[in-house]
Amino acid sequence: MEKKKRITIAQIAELAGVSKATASLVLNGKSAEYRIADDTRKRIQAVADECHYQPSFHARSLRETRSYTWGLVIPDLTNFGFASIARALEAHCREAGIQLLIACSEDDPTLEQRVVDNLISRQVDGLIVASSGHSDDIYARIHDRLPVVQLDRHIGESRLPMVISDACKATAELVQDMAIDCDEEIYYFGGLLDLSPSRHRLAGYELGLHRVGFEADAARVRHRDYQPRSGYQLMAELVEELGAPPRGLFTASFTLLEGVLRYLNEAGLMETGMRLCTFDDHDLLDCIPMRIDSVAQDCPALARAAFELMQQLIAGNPPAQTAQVILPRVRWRSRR
Amino acid sequence: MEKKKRITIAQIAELAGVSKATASLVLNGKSAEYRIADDTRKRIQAVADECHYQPSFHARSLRETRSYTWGLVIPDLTNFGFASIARALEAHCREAGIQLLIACSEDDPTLEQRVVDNLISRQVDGLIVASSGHSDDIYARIHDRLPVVQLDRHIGESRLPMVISDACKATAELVQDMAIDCDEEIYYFGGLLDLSPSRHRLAGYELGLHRVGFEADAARVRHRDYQPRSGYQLMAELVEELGAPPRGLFTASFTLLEGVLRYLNEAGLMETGMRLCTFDDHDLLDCIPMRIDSVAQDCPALARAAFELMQQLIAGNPPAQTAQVILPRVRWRSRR
DNA sequence: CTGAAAGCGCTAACAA
DNA sequence: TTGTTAGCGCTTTCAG
Repeated sequence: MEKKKRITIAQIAELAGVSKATASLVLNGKSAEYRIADDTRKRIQAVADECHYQPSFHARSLRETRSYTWGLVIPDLTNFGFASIARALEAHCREAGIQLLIACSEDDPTLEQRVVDNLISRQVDGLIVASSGHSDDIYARIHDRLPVVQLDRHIGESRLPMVISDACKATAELVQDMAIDCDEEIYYFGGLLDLSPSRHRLAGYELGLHRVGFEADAARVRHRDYQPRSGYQLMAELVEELGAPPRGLFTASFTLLEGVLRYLNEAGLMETGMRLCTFDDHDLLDCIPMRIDSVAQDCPALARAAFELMQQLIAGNPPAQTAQVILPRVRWRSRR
Repeated sequence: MEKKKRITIAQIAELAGVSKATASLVLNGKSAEYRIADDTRKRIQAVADECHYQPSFHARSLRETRSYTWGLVIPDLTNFGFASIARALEAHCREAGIQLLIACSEDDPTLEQRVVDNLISRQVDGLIVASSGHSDDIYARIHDRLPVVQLDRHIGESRLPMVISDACKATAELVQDMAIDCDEEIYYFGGLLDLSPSRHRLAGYELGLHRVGFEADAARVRHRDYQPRSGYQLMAELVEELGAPPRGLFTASFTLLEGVLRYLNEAGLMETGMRLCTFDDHDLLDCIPMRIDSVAQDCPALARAAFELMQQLIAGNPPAQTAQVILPRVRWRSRR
């Protein structure tokens, strides 16, 4: 299989009868600035078009300090929320002539470290990360080499710039509403408490109960991980324990909800009048008989905020505030 | 914001007291081949680790002809199937030290052209494409510069290498089974017939009916696009027309099914005993009371096949067969 | 076994 | 107004 070779700026220059430098200036739109003669400019342009000249990004990136490439690290592309964010971010980057490198960490800090190293050796201009790690050491260290934006999740007391959803507020609103039907019998299934969103969601649950005069009962709050399997098991155990589904249940993620639904479906318990609410939204919730209210993160807004924040950082402007908080929206289905 | 500079191989060499060449050899695992002294090797390795040395891909790519970067063009990252494929492909690439550039075409041929151009100017070593275009002109032209693999969808009579699902066979199997309950009253909702998967799925529908002695009735076959909205509309129109849901319906994509379900749900028609089957699978189908059989594409296998095919092509080996066909699996839920 | 040197394609001083 | 030149960081002959 014979592959054609790439056309270089030297060839263009040769064909146009000028030097590489002149060709470079013209092809980078600096002809005005350097007062290149009009017909030289046109000649070079014509030759370049003719040959379908495409500059080598690698050569350019090597020479300049920028690579016009950003890295995005997310746990999982098949997670609808992260996929939505990735899609929106990719579109912004495309518009701006930036290439987004999407890498998955599979929620594994070791793998995350590896993909981050890889992205750095690819000389990304910036890194947007939804981290699964417990420490921001690596990012703090990286941050003085290149800008890092924490997305959706942030680590501990990290002072790195971040874009997150205000999970607490919307969750509280929803839980507060649940209490009307369920009194204080509202269970909470959560994922790894190490992750910041988990803490905010739980805080929202507690706040919601508090607002209507109840206190969260530790026996009703159950954490495992965010796998659907965990939702299934938690629900199975709970039903076993109570002899029936509880009056109310809030799941802290869509994946957990998925497991809960699978259990209810298999056990024939879909119609017991339990009030089921969840963090994270999916259009499919409109397609099932159970009326599940959800907290819908504003993925396009998260993506846009992260994009703009990163642009600022790369331009060398310190961010106005280190944390940017995006408001999610409650999607009411129980009231329709 | 002060950014530290990158560590180069020259600095490593200097610190280890050797030349760049020796350092390069060692760091690329060629110390055995070039019989580098054992303690020199260790010394270099130690220094490199100490400094967290990371080679510059741009420099390397410029020097070699390869960039260790592949492009993947898909219509939409939030489509579960494509996301699954992208995830699996990304994992393979990561293992192999290859960076995958994921770009979305949003099912728009013009945009597709643009993202492809972009990927080429990034000097990808190969291009894996689920094209929305009607013509393979651009890819045929590209293919003599770099390998192109068509994924999931192929264009017309294109002779480019491809990896696709055998949609026809599994669809026929499912439709054949539907006929037991529904006789010939099986409707078909499809998307754009321009796309090759649409044709194969329709062919499967026809084949399935044919096998049990029925012929497809054009009045029962309805095409629009793959948006959920279209599924909703088609279903609304059909129910209007028949005064009730049909005995059987096959939707050619998950998105169409989504629209159908939304309609049924809103209209309170989820429990009419209609037999509903679909192409494409989603775990959520296990979580709803309706028992929907589905054709599940084998995304990991598609990804693996595309990966291996591309590796072959890049290595310069012509593929054994231009088309690789992956068998999907029927997931029976009606029989549980 | 190791070092010196060339050059991948490009940009940006500095000369002319 | 344009050309010359010096690298960016790396790999890879080719000499020693």
